[in-house]
Amino acid sequence: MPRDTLGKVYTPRQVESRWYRRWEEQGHFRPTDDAAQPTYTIVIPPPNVTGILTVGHVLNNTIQDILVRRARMQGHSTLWLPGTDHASIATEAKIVRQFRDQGQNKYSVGREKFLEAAWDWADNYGGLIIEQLKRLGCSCDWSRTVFTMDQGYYRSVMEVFVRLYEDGLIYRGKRLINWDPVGQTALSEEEVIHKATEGNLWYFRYPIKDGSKQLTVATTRPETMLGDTGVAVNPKDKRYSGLIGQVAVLPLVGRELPIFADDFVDPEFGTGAVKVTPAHDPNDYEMGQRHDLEVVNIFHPDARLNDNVPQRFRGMERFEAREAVVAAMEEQGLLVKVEKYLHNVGYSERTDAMVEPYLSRQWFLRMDELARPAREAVDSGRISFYPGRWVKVYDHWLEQIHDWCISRQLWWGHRIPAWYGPDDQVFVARSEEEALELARRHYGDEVELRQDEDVLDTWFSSWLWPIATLGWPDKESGDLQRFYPTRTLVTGPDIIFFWVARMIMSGLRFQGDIPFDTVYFTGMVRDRQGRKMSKSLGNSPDPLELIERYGADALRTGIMLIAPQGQDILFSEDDIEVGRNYMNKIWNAARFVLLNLDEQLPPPLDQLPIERLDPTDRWILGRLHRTILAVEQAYERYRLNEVARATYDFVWGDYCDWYLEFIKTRLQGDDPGEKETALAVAVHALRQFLALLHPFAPFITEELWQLVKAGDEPDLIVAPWPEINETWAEVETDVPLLKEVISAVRSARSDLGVDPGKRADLLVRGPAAETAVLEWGRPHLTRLGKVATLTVGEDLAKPPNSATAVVKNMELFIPLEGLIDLEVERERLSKRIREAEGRLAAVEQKLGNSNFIQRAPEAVVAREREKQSAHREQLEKLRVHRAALGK
RNA sequence: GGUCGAUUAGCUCAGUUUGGUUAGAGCGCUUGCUUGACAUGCAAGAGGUCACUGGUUCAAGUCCAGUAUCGACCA
Repeated sequence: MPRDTLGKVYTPRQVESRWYRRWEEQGHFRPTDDAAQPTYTIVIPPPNVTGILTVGHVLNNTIQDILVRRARMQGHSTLWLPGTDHASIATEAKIVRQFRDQGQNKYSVGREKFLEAAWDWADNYGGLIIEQLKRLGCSCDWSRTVFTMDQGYYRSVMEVFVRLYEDGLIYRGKRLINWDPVGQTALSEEEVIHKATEGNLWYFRYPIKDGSKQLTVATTRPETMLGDTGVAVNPKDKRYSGLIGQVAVLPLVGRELPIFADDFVDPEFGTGAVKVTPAHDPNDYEMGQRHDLEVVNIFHPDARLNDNVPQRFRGMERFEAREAVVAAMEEQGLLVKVEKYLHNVGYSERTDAMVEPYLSRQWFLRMDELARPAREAVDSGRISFYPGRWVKVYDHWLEQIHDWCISRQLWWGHRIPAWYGPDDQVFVARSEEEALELARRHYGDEVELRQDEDVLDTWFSSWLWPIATLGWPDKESGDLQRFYPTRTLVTGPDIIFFWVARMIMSGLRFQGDIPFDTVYFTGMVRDRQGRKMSKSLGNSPDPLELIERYGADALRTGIMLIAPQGQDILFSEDDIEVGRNYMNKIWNAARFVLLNLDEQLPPPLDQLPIERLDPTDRWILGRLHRTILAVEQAYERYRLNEVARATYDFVWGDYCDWYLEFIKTRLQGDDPGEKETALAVAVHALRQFLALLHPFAPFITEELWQLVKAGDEPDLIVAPWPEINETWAEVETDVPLLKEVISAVRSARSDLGVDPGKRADLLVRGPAAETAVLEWGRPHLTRLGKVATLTVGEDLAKPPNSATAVVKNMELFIPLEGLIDLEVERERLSKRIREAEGRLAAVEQKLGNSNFIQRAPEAVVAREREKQSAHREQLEKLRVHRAALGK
């Protein structure tokens, strides 16, 4: 064992790559074949195939790795299934840009060459994020890596489409959809981001046909007036009751517009009369349906005006047309006024283009039948959300769900398996052959079919992720039987509708069971100012660079320490520094223990007679027990930051700060038995916390584990998870009292400016029951409190010119002849007295309340009484000493 | 407009589920320290009206209602 080669500072670099390779080679990332073992499965939220690792990914994937590694150590056959997503719109946009730089567009290039370029792109960049996840330490089964465009996955998507079509849930229809004029594709409702936008409210006058009157309407989109086919007012609005049934004339166009009443109209908004453009506004579309209005589409797909508008506006871009329409109206004296107006406008999630409500023939998926069981699965508790508040958001979305527009006018993706005959008859089939066969039967003859040009929404493939990655629809697939349902999904709440809800729907429908039983929603990673990480702000640190500089363990642990369940985190490099310092602390704690070890490891704790343990041993084992307990409870509740915190406090605050200091006495003593005992406990605690920490910091813990494991023990990655040992449940020692005494001495010395290198005498006066701690604790107190001679007695006299401290009923005297600054000591004691007075007053206020005595539980009252007398005695002593100093 | 979240030390945050010790941590700050693992460290210290108002209770950072500010999501 190369124990003596441990450097003073932990250097993660070689350690990380060495262990990652070893784990992978040993097959530890793959599930075991043991059918008797329970399984634990997580499917990764697939990152974009061409994406690169962000700090958000680090948080998300660290959490998954923590859950997976713990499950593996607990003896589950563990599968973390990785993969990537083809990200239709985002990837296609990149390819389009590529060709545009060469002066081409996708139509001039042609579908085949375009897709070739897309595949090249995916192949070139596809491995990148996978490699980055490896650097982070993710223990995914890479042999099962899936890409949503893989053949098998493609087949699952086709199968689902065909089945849903056959079941009547998928249909094709001409409807008003959300159109992205830049991406030139339809979008689902979820892909539209509503943003408050500064705009205007224009008031236009429309003449009534008979020439007698005029009507004023208000609009935020003047250009759409060219497509108006009606004017609506509220039926209860008395101002307009006379006009209902009359006809207005659309300026600039001349079209006749029926004036009708509809409850939708808000009399308070604008003038209470609204222009109705069924082809370009969802609400107007609804009204148009109700009142049988004409639908006039005025836009080309790129949002330039088409031939349904007067000559002079044709070909204008929509914002240009807006100005032109307003100018024309003003010219005709029909512009009444313009008001500033803040309203919500929809933008494309991907291209940020203003979304155009657009009448278009698309494919839709009916949602109500899918939504009902999905909602039930969560409401009934079969699937739990952490934090639970997301259940409400989920329910609310499912309650008012609309049909899902699943077709996209893109090429990169799963091409819709629909073929059209010469008469536009649709044949939906799993393959072209199958479609031809259907057509043959339909027409009774061979015909040419053309396949639908469009692809499916990326989410229409992602929603199958848990089943398709495991081999669905192949029911015989071993993976599907063994690993479905998966256990925990870790993802961001921003895709709760896009992805989480839909996976629940598809799992229930196609596999007949929930896809996972727990969903852990992470918070969002923001910068120190609370802003979202974004490329344009440049506030998004590169995780790979952080790993280079601090190590993956430091990055993982640092981020987990500051990531409370489901809360956004404000990330800064300082947090990673904390992680690095922590790793270095662990390294040095182990280094210290190892430097004191002989060739042989000390005997395991259970082979050590319990009588040999001294109070500090029992104390640290009790603390360890409570730490394991706290860790278990925190995992139960998915409070991973509490897990991180509990182990951190134990390692640094108990083990390093106190226990290792305590055992130095025995390690440097000359009793080999004592030394062996101390080392046995130290190694035991070290091994246990290395195991507890492994899911958070896999590399350093494995590296150190190798130095403290017996030859026949497995690597830490598959070593047994620490178990609670009830032996240490009820450990009561007076170590906390000893710590208090040591701290009191240090504090007094420090306050009085005693040279830290100088040893000073200490006299302790107090009841034997309390000073008993100093019998066994004497060497520790002497060592850690820098005591020259320790004298203990019940009736010691206080030496003149000594500093005083009070711990419980013990009075500590540090004689400082000549060195003591009386003024400082007076101030010190006065301060202690003020503190004690404050505490006593608080207790006495409670005890002075007769209601408290009567109504509070007896135990609480008794505790307050004890506190009262303790505080009184302490205060008494402090006052005596303070008085003795005069003034 | 609706729903949800946040508001605790200079900064970033735990703690609130289940009310009861002197409200904690890290960073930063002050003082001292080349202490036989670690200066990526050690010791000591300063620093808090737990946003505000009211209520419930013997007792509220914690439960309830409202207000304010910030944020997210949905319309």
